[in-house]
Amino acid sequence: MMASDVWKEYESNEISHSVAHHLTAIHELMDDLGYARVSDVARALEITRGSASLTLKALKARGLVVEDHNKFLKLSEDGRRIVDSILAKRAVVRKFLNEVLKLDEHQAEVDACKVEHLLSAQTGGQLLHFVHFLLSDDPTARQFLAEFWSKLDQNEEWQWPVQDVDQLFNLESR
Amino acid sequence: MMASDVWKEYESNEISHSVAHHLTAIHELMDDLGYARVSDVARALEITRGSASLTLKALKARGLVVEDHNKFLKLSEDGRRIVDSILAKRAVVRKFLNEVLKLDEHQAEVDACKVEHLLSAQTGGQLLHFVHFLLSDDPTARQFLAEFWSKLDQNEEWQWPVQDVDQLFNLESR
DNA sequence: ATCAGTTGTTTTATTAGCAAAACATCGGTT
DNA sequence: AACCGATGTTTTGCTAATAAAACAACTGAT
Repeated sequence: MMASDVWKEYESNEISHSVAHHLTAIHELMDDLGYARVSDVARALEITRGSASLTLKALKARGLVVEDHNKFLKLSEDGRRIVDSILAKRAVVRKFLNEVLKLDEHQAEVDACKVEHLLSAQTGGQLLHFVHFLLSDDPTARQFLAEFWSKLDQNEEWQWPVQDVDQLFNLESR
Repeated sequence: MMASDVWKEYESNEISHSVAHHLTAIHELMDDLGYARVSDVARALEITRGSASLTLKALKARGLVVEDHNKFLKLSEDGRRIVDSILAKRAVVRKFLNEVLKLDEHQAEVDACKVEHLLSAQTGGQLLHFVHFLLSDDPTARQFLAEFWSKLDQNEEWQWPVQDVDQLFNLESR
């Protein structure tokens, strides 16, 4: 069975990686500086002003960014909601990778950044439930994590990529 | 603190989504048909032969795909290793989303497909450890999952995106 | 008032990834 | 031999996202 019908949904993502970071840059600049202009976004993303100008023009046209009477940028209601969902997913994924899977902070940050805009709202929500419970005070969760981490220390023998994950899981097919 | 230094690593990914699926298509075609030509890849991915031809030419140049004396394609040793790591990550993510987070199979498939080529080997490995233990016979894992799922049923009240994930987790900063 | 620096935009070019169309080749039928 | 269908490649064009460079406009200092 070919995954032909699935793999193209990647591009159909309305929020690209680039757009996600233009929007979150505006959000963070508003927090840090109190304002966000084209140049500030360009500096934050380390791209040229010209590139930022073009992308932000498109975002204004899409109604995700609004422009002040004096060229000051702001997120629209829609833009704000998108940024919220992206930052929420990023935070959850980062926390899971770093605090549960014990990946170093940089790795967690990088992988969370790559993935944040791709996860569906459902996936983000379920992952939030999961991580929240997993890191809660619940004794079962505590015990589970403790056991997992102790196993992690012993399990340095696995190599990656594993030759046959399906067999490891007793998966029936792919 | 801007994530300026991190977000650009996205493009620096040596394996793009498109390349990942060209390679895995060859792998699956070899399994299913016993061979893989340009047209077969194009059909599997539902793109034109011309597009597949160009992409595969680049992959031959990169040494990930080799061509038979009669235009039959095969994965090189490098290509094979890349496909293995991608399929392993896809399988683990899909299993986690579907069997742990209880997302429906289609959603799990789509999200796994979007993410598979972006996860680092470290992340993939740790996630494999985690899911393997989580779905094992270990009584602590069993009990943890049972409790999580029972909470899931009660917890239909959460809305997504959550307004303030950081507060939910008592995160200190971002 | 001029000059320098910052800002925003536009134009030109590049790359990845696709489609569409033209073209060439090969294999089997008739 | 002529034709047809499948195959592979190339060319042209498109979109998104970038850089680079030219340009215009505003700001502040002298």
